[in-house]
Amino acid sequence: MKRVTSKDVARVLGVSQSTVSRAFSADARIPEETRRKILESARTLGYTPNELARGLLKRKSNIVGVVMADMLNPFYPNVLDIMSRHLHGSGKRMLLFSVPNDTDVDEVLPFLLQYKVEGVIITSATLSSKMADVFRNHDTKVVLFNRAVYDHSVSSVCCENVDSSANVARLLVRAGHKQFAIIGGKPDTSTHIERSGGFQRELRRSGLTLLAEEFGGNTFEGGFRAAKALLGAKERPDAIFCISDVMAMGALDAARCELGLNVPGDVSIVGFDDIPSAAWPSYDLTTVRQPVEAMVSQALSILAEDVGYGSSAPVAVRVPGEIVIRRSAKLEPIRRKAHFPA
Amino acid sequence: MKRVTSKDVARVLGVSQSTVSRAFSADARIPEETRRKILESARTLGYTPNELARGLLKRKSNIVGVVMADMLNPFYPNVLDIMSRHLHGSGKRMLLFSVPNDTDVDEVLPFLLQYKVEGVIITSATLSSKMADVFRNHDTKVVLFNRAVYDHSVSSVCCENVDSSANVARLLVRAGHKQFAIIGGKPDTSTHIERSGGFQRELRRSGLTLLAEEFGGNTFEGGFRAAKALLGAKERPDAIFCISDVMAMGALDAARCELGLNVPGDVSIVGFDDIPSAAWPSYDLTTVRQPVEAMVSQALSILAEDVGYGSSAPVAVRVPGEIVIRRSAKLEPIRRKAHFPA
DNA sequence: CGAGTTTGTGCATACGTATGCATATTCTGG
DNA sequence: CCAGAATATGCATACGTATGCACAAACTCG
Repeated sequence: MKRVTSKDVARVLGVSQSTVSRAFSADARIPEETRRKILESARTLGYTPNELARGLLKRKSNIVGVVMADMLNPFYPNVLDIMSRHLHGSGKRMLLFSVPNDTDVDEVLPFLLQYKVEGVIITSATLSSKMADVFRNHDTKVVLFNRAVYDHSVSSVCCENVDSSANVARLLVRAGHKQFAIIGGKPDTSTHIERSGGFQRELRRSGLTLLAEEFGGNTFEGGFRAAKALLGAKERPDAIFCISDVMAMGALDAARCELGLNVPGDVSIVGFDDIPSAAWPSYDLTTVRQPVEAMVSQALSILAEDVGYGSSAPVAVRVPGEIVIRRSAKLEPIRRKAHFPA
Repeated sequence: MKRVTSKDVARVLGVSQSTVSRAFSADARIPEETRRKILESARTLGYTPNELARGLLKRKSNIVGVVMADMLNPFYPNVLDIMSRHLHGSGKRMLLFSVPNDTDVDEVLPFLLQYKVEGVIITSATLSSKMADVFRNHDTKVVLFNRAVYDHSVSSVCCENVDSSANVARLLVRAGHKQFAIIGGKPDTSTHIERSGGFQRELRRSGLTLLAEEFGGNTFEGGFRAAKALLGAKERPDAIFCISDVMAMGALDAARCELGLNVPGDVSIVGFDDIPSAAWPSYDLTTVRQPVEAMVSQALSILAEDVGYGSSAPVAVRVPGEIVIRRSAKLEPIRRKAHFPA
């Protein structure tokens, strides 16, 4: 079958191609009546504007590139879903790249430039400053999601990691815990540094100190192993703060199923993210909820240049997190109960 | 900054734009030496071919559209990840749409045509036969993933739902279960019909019959509620087959945490999918593993026209599933407890 | 009723690339 | 050394759309 173009529609109605084109652009001066006829005729002919041609001419596809470096972390499906909806709602499409956790994101970024994307969102990863320059030269905005860099080379949207984590520590301390451990993700990531740092800062304020820190790479198995190591040691922590929920759930299972401990009786476990399974009765995980909707909105605003007032200077947005108290941690003073189903 | 095009590269090297273009196409007759120089110069200038222009000319972007109707089901992140890798491996890009579970997929499909996608993969949803025609007219292939239609209007790739489910039933029957229940997804979906049907077929073969069927919409909460209803009834099932793992996990938590039952002591629970969390110690779910890698390969083969031998007739591919035995179901013949001699 | 304004439409061109055709160059073998 | 083949490259054009410009028609108002 032959494809149908704006010229075909034009010929059928005896108008020019320009007129057809204008009927599809909202802000063109064209009488409603004509537009109606054109749109109707277009529909019966099965015509839809070719986005490739449009993009070529305007030098912008209305595509936003999304690079996910940790799709298997249960935190991200929700993020992706919300991003997809938001984008679609504002007439944009999403070009998605899922890359292995330890890949160099730089390698896939050039592909995005080839499609003249309007912007790029990178989750759980960073890009080299060289690549940041490349994007700046193509004036294509980049936003890091749930990750930050401190040299102001790119924008980022994150949860208030430091304060949220400090709050977790405060609650744990107040409840009388004495021996604190952290299960981190990956050592050199902003997420880890901030959450671990915030937690420890608060410990120091209370004159306490960290017993041990393990790394679980943000996987269930990693959290499981880390907890097993921590809880099997001579000096056992009575509170473990996990930098992400998947690890917290692994830790919980290690404590209960592997070591026969009682949670939170023997050890309190707190996570970060509030992924859906954190609310499942078997886990009932106390955690810090990341405000995904708000974070996505912010990220898209940055791309849309609503933020920063035209200055293309990178911004670092922080959205406050919220502690969700369930039953994986002993938190005496505010023994509020939010269990499943609500 | 001004964008750099093939003409710019051409000018720098004193060759024509055509030559530059040919350097980027693998099958063009051009001496290696020239190509090398051009590619090098392109790299220093920061030139990459504009895919929009290329697509416009060839009438094909090398983009594959993916529509996910149930992203929040933990089965899909893995699918998406694997798809993304496979596509990227064969030089294709992915345009992703995540739509609400009950949306009409038809509405987003036209957007894909606008980008002249090479093909479309739809997961957990169907398209109207009218829309199937539209795609056929644009000769753009569509493949349903984990869903099928029976009128041969579109290709599909699924697990061997019927046989796998029958096998589950056989194992449960052999182990001595008597009272069977099913927690289904959504009534009119192929996935539900086939899995529920296969299970019941095997029951009938053994002269048994289904006690009850509930629907959980493939969510944890749905499975939770369904199991609560089933297990709270006068006649309680001793085996529940859940059409998907998320629901099985909900059912498990309902049985244990809500009703205080022992799994598999009081009731055996079997799922379908083998999502990552099925292996978590707290659940340890016996389930049917869907061979995602193989399914994705098949789907992409269909799009690439490797399957079907040039005939563009839709094909229905079925990939065998594999039962993964864990501990949420009693699958050894039940040793009846010997009564004390009278 | 006419000068000026508004409104509607067409013409022509540009976006950046791929490719058929023509031409120039090198190579082959007799 | 030459005819013909093979190789390398340039020219010109097409892909489908958006838009500046020009122009025609309709309208405004004094």
